[in-house]
Amino acid sequence: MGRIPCCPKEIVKGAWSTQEDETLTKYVTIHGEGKWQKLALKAGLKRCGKSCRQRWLNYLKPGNKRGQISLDEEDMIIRLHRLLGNRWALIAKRLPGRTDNEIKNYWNINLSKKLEKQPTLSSWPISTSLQHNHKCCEQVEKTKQTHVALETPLPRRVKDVQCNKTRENKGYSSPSCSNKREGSRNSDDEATNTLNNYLIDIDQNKELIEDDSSSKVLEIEDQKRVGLTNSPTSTSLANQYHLLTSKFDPLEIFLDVELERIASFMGHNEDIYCNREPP
DNA sequence: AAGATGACCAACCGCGTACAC
DNA sequence: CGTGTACGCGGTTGGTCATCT
Repeated sequence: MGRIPCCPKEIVKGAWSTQEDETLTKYVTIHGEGKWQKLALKAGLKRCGKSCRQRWLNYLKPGNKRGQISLDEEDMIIRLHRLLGNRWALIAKRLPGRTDNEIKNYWNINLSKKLEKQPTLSSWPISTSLQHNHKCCEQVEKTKQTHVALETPLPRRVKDVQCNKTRENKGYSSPSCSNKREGSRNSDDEATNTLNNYLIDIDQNKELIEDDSSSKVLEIEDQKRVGLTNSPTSTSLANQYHLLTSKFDPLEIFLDVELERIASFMGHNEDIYCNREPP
């Protein structure tokens, strides 16, 4: 049994006409986002559902900024890219009104070249706490001298993790996390999973742990274990537990930690959470 | 003036994951 | 639990416009 083609037979490709834009906008405004394939059919658009979704998200959706990326935004992109690598969607979440596609294009066209010419353009300390780890010191030093691409993590995807309602545990709530696909993790025993278990889950794809540049989540865990409660990172760690909702990307957690640290470093609390709820 | 080249950006494509049945 | 479908993401392509030769 073959897969049902995702697109209508007479599919239109290429640039969208204003007529199509209007049709899509009207339809989404009335019926909402989602069910893109049905949407394309019902709206009478001879477009692939994917194409409709992309057009809406990248171009038509109200709130999209478009236009020149400001210096602040550029700086934010550089910092976030150093933290996350090519996780464009994640980066875009931190820049309200900007889409992953826009940021990706901007990076590929402008920033990658810019940074190639000026390796030290962004001298922001990626993770000062990393320097506690002597292994990482060399890496950090190298970082200051080399192209950013050399030290950014490889593009990676981390499975969404199911996190049950946090449960009280010695003063802070420890998330009981489980991969959604693994139903066995719903047992009571599993409910006592700590961040450690959760990290192991993450590492199922050999991610984060093997890569020094992505080891900040482990670092969080280490600090938690040794009780370094004074550092911004570890204090914010407790806060992170409260951030945990039913579904999240683990990288988002450590990103929140990093952003909080950055704010702390700057000595003020800018709108680093953008359109997100602060921890 | 015309072709070549480069920059920019929107859109396409394939893959991995979530989810419904 | 297995399978098929929908969705989201990131890499890549291709069209358009500007600049260069």
